[in-house]
Amino acid sequence: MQTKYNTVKQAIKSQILAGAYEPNQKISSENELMKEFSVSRHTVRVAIGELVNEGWLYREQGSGTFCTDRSIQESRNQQSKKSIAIITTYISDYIFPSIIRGAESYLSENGYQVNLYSTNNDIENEKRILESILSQQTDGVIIEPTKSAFTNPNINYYFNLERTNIPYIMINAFYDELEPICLIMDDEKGGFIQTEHLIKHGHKNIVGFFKTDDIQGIKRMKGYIKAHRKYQIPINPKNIISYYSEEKRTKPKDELEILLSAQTDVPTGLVCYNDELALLLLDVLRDKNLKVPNDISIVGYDDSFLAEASEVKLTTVKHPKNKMGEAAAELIVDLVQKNNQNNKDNKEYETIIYDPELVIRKSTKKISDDET
Amino acid sequence: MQTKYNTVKQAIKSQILAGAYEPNQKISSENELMKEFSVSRHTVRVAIGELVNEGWLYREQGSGTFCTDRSIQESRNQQSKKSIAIITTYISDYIFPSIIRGAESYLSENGYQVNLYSTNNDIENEKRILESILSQQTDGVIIEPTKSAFTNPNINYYFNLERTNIPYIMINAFYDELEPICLIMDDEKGGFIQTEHLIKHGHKNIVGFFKTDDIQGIKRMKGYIKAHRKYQIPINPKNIISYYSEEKRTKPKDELEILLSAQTDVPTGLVCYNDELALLLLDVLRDKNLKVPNDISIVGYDDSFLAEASEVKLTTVKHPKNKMGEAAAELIVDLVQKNNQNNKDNKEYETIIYDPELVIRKSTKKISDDET
DNA sequence: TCCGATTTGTTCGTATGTATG
DNA sequence: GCATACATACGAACAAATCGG
Repeated sequence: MQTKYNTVKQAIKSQILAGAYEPNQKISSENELMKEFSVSRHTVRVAIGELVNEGWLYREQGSGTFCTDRSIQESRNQQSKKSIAIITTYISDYIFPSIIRGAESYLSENGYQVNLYSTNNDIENEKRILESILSQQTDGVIIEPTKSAFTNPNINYYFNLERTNIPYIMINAFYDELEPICLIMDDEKGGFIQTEHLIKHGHKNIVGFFKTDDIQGIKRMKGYIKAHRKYQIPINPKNIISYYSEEKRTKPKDELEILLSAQTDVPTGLVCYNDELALLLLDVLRDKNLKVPNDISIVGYDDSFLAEASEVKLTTVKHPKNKMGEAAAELIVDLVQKNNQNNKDNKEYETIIYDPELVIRKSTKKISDDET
Repeated sequence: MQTKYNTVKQAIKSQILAGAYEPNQKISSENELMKEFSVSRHTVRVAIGELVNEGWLYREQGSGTFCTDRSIQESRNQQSKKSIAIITTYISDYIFPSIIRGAESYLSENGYQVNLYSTNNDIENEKRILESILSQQTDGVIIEPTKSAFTNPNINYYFNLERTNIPYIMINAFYDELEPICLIMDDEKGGFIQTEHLIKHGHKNIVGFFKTDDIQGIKRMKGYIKAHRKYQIPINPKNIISYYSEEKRTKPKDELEILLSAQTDVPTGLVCYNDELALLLLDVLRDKNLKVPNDISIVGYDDSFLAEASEVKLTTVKHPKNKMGEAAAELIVDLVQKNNQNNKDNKEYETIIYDPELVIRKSTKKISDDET
């Protein structure tokens, strides 16, 4: 695979998939490519030759080499079954299965096949997967964006999906630059009601834990702040703890321990990015011999089955999960069909925003007045 | 048209069309063709290259160039990406994600695509899925059998997979009639060590909960019985509770409550089909105000993250999960490649049986002697 | 219409690497 | 180990088509 011509070939293919060329645009001449890659003309020709054979390029003697226009894919939808790609950030034990379950059942009932990919929270993998989707016949894509809080270097691939007429929708989060159709929660409101619930129960010293490489975490943090503002409770900066995916097993726990060890200003309430984190923090509280909810209240997020796995059933925010998976499947099927029928009806497909709801269980309690 | 390489190309093609070569017969070497047509080797290579591209010939390094057997009009494996189907019984929040995670990462690294299907524990769905796989181009199948304890009416489809040369392997369980290659745990031993652990801690009144529509449950039950036999502890038939998937949320809990309400012979140890069930039963114990492990010991199965989610960390049996997923992926890729190369080497692919190991945590304890 | 620069197409020679039998 | 066959790579030359001036 590490032959020179293959290197050149992959590099050119990558550029095409990244949308570096318009359809029918001329690519660099053989001479330029020779210099660019420091290889002989022969090598360049072999590389281009294969790409021509695979239908990515075409050559015109005396004129140049050009990018094929893949939007006029006549031969695409033949007898082969339709397939939808689902790209997730991580195949977690957590809310992911619920979403997939909803999507899979709808899609398979409607004669679609599910292709599953995981980026493992790595932008490079996302790129690889998008390349693979673009170079195959995929009819639609449901994607959970990787590191959605940051600028995404793969945006070109998304534009290329649009150009190639492959519809895609985003779930849970979205890249700001794209303004795609997406299915999300109102995460800001979610963070707000988590915090408001505690405030209304008399808590004033509330620690918030937020994963800030995803846009969800940032929005929930915003909600946390807004709730404090609304009820005119000052925020102690030490009470906002942000962490990245890689740190999720250590940083929040460590930071909580530090806060609990303080002599003054010991927190009475915890707002967690999700239930998974809440359970981790419960371990810390147990070690410190703090009783939930008597000594300290804790609010989770997602209403996953974890919320009911522990001894103290968690107060948490409801995540649509199944419903979201199914709605995503429905939406993408609609888009694919519209696409095929060339229906230019102006039926507008719009982003669905789910309203968060608090599920009150046993992990939160009105604060007793004799608290500091 | 009268380029030299075209002349050579047409000449060779004519010979093929005239039936000068048997299928898979070797044609003249490049060197011979050079002399025959008085052209350079490069020219010969260009001519042959086009014929290979058009599917008339295929080359084998070190061996020669051969005539394609066009009778086996396999339109299957063209440039299209290879795909592996993973069929699961249910997209659960439980150990399934770990298995998929292992499999997906290996497969995608090796350029395979994952098609995900779920039978939802329904034989009819399994049939539908197998039909879909057979009618498409799928290169291999990893399947977790549905209702493996019962006779499967879809066996013909599995035989058909074999006939169509689509390799498949089974994980977690298998249909007895098929004797397929599979990746399983030694579930009988698993049930044995669960029970033995309790027996060695002095427990004599041990309740076993087993899901008996899967072969795993039946084997674990067998292990439970064997352990009793070995240590010559009589089994109270009331202490074996079997249930089906549909009943998992109610029957075991109800039965446990009945057993705990009894005046005599109150159980001191619980052997659970899996961690998920163990957590459900913990709720019952909590309601009854029984402390784990002081009043009662409980053993889970699978060593899932649930084992560490609760307040009492579960003693449980280790399930390979990730490793199993990855091994399954490796195995199926091997089989697919063997298949493609028509390698009839007698490298035997064999069933892998994982040895269960007990992970001892806090949910089990030596029984105090003053127990009835 | 022709010229010349550019670009792809065809052909040859040569060398080295790697797999097969 | 050896000869044979295909695979990759470089260099050079000329042909044929295109395009702007």
